Amino acid sequence: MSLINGIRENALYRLRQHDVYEAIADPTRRELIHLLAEKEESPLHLLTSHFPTGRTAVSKHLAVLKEAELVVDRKVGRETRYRLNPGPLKQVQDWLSHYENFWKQKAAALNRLIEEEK
Amino acid sequence: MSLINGIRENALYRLRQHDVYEAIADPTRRELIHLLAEKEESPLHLLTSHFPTGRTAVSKHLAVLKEAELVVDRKVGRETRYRLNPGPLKQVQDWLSHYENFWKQKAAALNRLIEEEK
DNA sequence: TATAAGCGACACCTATTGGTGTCCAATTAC
DNA sequence: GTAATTGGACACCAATAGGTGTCGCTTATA
Repeated sequence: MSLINGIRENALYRLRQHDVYEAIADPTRRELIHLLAEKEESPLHLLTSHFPTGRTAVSKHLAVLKEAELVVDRKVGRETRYRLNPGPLKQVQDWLSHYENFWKQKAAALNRLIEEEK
Repeated sequence: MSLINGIRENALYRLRQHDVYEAIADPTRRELIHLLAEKEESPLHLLTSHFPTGRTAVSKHLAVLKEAELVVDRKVGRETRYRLNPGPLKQVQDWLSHYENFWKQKAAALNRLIEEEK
């Protein structure tokens, strides 16, 4: 194991390849998406203030979102500002559309039952 | 700690409260949803045959799906048959619809740029 | 009536997750 | 020029996730 690898064995360097599905699995990350949808652009410390957890935790969540390309960041002075990039969410919507008909059929069947009940 | 608690400290009894978002975060579980959408009803051993992992692992994934009410099971003879209940997926679709406009706007803006380019 | 199939209920293991606190560098404010 | 703000990069921790193998019960089958 090289020195570089030794140093880089821990923490954020070792971020797994996160996909969109895992990114939106966490409620904190969904809330971050919600916040960024309203604010257009927001620095880390401001985002952190909306959660009970510390800065490091929020920063990690944003790293996961960034890895899923749901978020873009840029440095402005000492701040790191985050912006929402909702594009990848389309992938989830497309996947869901395969099953949309299923629950619509179920709802329709239920309505028929209610009609017959009268 | 009571005896009952002692016995029930491990494994499946201690399943966390999973929501729909966490249920669809795992690729194996999404594949299970896909399989059940086609097959209408399928016993555990048949579902297991589609994955490289063992029965216990697939059973656990199905337990997570069941906890999220995405799946319903019934015992038939010695088999446990699973059926898809796609209803809860609507929750995800509703959540996504809030951000649909965002990426449509982005796409529209991109199209305008391409038009101007000509 | 043995024997095999199907599965639940564990115990157990390793890697990942989601959180913390600390240190330090850079930028901004007083 | 000194102090405060912002945040990256760790090290560290407990709990959870996703997998295994084994035991034993029930149901089907030769």
